[in-house]
Amino acid sequence: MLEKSFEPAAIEQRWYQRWESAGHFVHAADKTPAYCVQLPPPNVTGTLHMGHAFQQTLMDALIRYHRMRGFNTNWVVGTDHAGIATQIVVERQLEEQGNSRHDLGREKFVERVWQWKQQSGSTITRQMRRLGASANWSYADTEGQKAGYFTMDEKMSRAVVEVFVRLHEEGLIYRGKRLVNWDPVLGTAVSDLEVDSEEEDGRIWELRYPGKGFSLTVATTRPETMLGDVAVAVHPDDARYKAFVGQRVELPLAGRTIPVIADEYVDPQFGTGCVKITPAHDFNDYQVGKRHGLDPINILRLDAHLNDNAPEKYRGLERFQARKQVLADLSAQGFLAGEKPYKLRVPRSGRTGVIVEPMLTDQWFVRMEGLARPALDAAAKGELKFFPEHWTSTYRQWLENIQDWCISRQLWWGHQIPAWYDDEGKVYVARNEAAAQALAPGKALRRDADVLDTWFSSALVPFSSLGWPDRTKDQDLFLPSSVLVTGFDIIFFWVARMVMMSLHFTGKLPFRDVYINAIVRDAEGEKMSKSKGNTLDPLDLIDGISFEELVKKSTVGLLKAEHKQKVQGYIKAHFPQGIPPFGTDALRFTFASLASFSRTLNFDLSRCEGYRNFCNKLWNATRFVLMNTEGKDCGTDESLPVRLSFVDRWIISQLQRVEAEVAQGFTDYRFDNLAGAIYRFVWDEYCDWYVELAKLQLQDSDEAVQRGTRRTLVRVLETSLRLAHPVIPFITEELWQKVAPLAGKRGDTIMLQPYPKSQPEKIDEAAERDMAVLKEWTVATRNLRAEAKLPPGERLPLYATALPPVSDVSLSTAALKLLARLDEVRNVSALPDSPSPVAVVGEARLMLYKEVDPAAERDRLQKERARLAGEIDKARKQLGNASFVERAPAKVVEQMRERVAGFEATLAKVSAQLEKLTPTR
RNA sequence: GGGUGCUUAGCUCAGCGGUAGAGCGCUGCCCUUACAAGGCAGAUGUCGUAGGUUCGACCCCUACAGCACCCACCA
Repeated sequence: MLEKSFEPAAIEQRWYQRWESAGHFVHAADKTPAYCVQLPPPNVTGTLHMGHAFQQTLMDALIRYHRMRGFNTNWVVGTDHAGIATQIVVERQLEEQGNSRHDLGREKFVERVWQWKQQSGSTITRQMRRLGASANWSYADTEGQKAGYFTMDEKMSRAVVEVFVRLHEEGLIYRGKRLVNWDPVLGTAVSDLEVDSEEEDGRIWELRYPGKGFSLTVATTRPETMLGDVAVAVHPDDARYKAFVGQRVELPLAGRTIPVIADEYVDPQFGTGCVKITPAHDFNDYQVGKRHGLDPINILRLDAHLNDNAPEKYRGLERFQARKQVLADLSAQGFLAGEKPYKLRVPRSGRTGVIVEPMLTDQWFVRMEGLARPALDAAAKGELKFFPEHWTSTYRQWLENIQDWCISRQLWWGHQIPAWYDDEGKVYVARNEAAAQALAPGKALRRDADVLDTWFSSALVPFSSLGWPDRTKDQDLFLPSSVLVTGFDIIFFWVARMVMMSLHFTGKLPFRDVYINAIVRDAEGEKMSKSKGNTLDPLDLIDGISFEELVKKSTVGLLKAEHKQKVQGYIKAHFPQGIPPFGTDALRFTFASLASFSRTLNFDLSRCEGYRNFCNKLWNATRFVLMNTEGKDCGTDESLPVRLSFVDRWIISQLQRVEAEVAQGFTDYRFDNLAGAIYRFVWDEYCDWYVELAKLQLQDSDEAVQRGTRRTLVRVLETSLRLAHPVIPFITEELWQKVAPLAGKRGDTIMLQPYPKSQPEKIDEAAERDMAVLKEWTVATRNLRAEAKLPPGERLPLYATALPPVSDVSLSTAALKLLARLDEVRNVSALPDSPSPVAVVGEARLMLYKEVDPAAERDRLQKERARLAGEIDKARKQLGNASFVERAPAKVVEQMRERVAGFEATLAKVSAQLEKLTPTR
């Protein structure tokens, strides 16, 4: 016997372990068709957040759905070494101990990071298991930790080196001194994508550069860079300055003169029309300098302090101190012409938030243009499809304007670049040191100290995880994978790069479909952020958490007291009771239900609660079925007679429809639709109608009717469980184990049972029509009850001028008696002469015989008459419109006519009743 | 500057060229032998604004407004 209500905690733990240890998540060596999903590898030291939980729910639903449909499923998972992020974490730890990575040295430091990875690396994969993720943990599991691949493990690293060397051989990787985005705190280059520019309040200053007999005023937001100026540029057609082009002006403080040059880049309308040119510290100026053959003067050290190219006074000053000093000196010497507040876009490092400095350094780049073209073609030809489709344009736009990718990072944690230098600085790129040495016999080689951008290895995952560069059968089976589920924020970072790399190295797409999931926000649509306190931990939703605990964990690590206050306030307002335990299934069902094609998903706790209630409903429906079928004849013996009523045939028919809807939902990646379809079928049809009517049929004297009812109860439920399993795996497994035997089925697990398939031949329109009538009569009669405000115990006869027009009248009237709590149904030629409320259903008029207040009833009828008159009027107008009748499809016109006729018939009956109530004058 | 998305019930969102929907919330009645995490019944919308196309527009087109996001080098 089942517990009285659904208690998720116990069943979840048990079933996940059994599934995993039984090897149900493992792919088959050689079986088609294959279905493969690549998990966006989470940061190895990270923890699961709502975005992960959402994504993984969808992936797992897809995987489970296809597994049940007999696909050879392989959910390839792994974790990412997340170069910068992980290095920062460990550096912070060292900092707390008063150490820096430089104190340890590279080797010791990297060792330390590995330790940290081993220690915290399993957190996120453990959490994924709590979500029920049926991931292929043992696949590509080089490190034997049942966590899939690790982007820095031996096998994955081999692919990285191979790709690097090959791209280099093909001339697609090059090294050069370029201006790159530099994070002066981390001391590394970062790619364009890792820089976020936000508009901030700043100032703009005007500086006067004197020439012979004239002076030019330039505007700048970064006055300290003037020490590295090499020219002042004006627009070639600018009449104001034409005369000065070619002359020189004095560069204040620096004791140099610089030329006045003409360049189209200058917008004469903007500012003074004069631009200072600082090639070493500005991307535009760099181009201008190049065009005019001006050598950049770099005035900054890598830590953003001024270097020896600056006048002595400023050397060693930090960049913002230098700014102050330069401004003070310019002002004192009369060269500062103006200063105003100004809104500017400040480029900040995505990791440290520090202002990024354009810095002239030696870096490695990937030439992107040629790689991008095939990636664009694939999307244009529809071989690569985005869901929702509009993301294609985001993808396309970026690829069409792609810049070379700076892949070197001046970090210690990551794939060290496979390049060696001899004493003359000549570079040898090779698969390993010995191979490099072979290229440079007798020379002393030194390995490039840099590591690769984390996204470099991520870009290879779709094929490196399948064993590339070896030729493996898995690449035939699982490449391209079926669908990638990921967030829009990494379309550039990851999606596009995977497509390019995969096409280039394997000739195949990494995946056919890309589902871009919504961003999870809080219930009000606010971004979730630690400082607001509106983040939710998926595990807290599953297990529940007390108010005190929640406050404690949300404020830990917050330094500012005001933040703590704010967070506490938010939690008090939104989770005064903490969070109750909803269980994994409820959380998953919520995610699925909210997964429409909208761009954001506002996670609402009350929705989660609603879907927990749904789980409870399913649980109790099963309880009912078990109570009424266990140990009884459920019709598994096909030789015994079975009679199915229109009610049985109706629910079976509906089942076919919901199965088709769910299948469509999966095809379209409309998880909201499929979840909604399941919800409505289970709750609104099976529980609200079928189970209630089954109660009646189970009392039928005919053994064949009882048998048919039990069989239908059990079979439809058993099928529903399979239908819902991809979304709510735990509860369906638990219940299926109990229900399946009654339906003559057996199995270790529901997850390997065949997925329900809609059988159109079982759609029974006659039964559906009968049921529609029964529902209509029931609702109308219940309405009469509600109007009459009958106490629950009071049962009255229903007077009806006709019997329900269905194939089985006695069943229908019996059903009516049960569902609308009637004493009996009396078929009469005329309703009793009474002011009691009358309902009109089709041809019939229904009345519960009961004394009522005639005035109230008159009121009600008048309202109803007005409504009907309004509808008739509206429809009549349409029909009166000649061009509607002529041009609209005949079917639509006919429908409209029927509509009017129906309304009019009802109106007549309502009017007649009203007549009766109207006091005779 | 370029691009994308959104605007429908109190809230969060579906929706479709032909009778405006769901969940939650709300109101009333009910602890009816699966379920009060429940049952039954009910109320609620000039579908952002203005034009256009159409027999017919919430839906298609145009413009506008507001909100959100992405990309881009304006000193």
